[in-house]
Amino acid sequence: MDHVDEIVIQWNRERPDLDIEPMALIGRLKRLSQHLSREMDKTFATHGLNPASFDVLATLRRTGPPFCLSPGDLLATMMVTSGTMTNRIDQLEKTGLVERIHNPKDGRSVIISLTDKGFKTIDAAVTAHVKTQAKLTSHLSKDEKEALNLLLKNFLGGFE
Amino acid sequence: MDHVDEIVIQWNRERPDLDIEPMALIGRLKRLSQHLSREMDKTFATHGLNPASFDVLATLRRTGPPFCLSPGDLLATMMVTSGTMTNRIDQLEKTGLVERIHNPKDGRSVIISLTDKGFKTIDAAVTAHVKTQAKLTSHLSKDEKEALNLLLKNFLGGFE
DNA sequence: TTATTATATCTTGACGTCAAGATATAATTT
DNA sequence: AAATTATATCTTGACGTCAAGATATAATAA
Repeated sequence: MDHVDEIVIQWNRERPDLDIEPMALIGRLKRLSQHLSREMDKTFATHGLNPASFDVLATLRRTGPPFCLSPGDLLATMMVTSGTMTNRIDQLEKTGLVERIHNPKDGRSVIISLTDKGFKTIDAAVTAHVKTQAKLTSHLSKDEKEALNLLLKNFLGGFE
Repeated sequence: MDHVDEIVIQWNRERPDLDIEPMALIGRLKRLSQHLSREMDKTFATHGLNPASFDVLATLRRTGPPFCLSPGDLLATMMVTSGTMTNRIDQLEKTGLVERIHNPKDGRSVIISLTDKGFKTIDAAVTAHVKTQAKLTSHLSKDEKEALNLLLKNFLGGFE
């Protein structure tokens, strides 16, 4: 009997014409996502990052040498708008974690490059992040994790 | 081979010391949550609402007659701060969907009450919302939905 | 060449949220 | 009764995001 169960009971009483099973499923998914994000954000904060900056740095880092991507490339992997991307890069450039390198062959395009400081920061942050995520999923057994992952992958497949 | 699979491959190459299975699970959860929210937000918008206002109105509606709750009660069911709640109520009051009724017995407290207009709006919106959610979960079989719901409930139980 | 269309990035203004603390009232203690 | 603590709500300022469109450059068509 959790928070979502109570919502289901209320809706069934007030609007018995509605099938709110999907709402229960999606409600749990959303609420869980929020809990997980808040815990993970704390880890980012201890490394001077927020989820936005962590995302950009991690994307550059996992790309491998030379740790460069265009804003467009970064956009393609994140669910944000171009304006948001510009803002994220601005912040990271201000704090010296990435550099904008202008392409002399194409005046429109720019390359975002991880600085040494950025590399060290994200490497430490991701190590801690992985540890946090392990803890957050430790309630689940190995089988449960596998089953959940498969179901989510299937579900997600309908959108991407 | 989805978006998250590629991230896993990249991290395994760059940081083979890390176990990124939890990251894959949480990553899919978060991304799925975003997709679902964006689709649901469209439904809210066709009724002149955003997710924030929908949440408040729906909470009041499913409570049943007389469709009243204090800001504190509303706070307890949503994962937001008191400042956010004040702002949400302000917006809804401005558009005539709820009223603030001051308690003469306790000068500190206020009751948020659904207006007729608010009731009609949320009843129409929730009907459409449930339909949207049914469509969003239609990729999954009945068994998958049940299994996923159970796993999520168990997972969520660790946080609430 | 000149005009048109496509591409890549950035700018602007509005919005919802949060953290921290302010305000006002009520309940409790001394 | 006065002082203290608790409760309920609101205020402020900053931040990240988005939608829409602006700017600048490149590629293509006439």
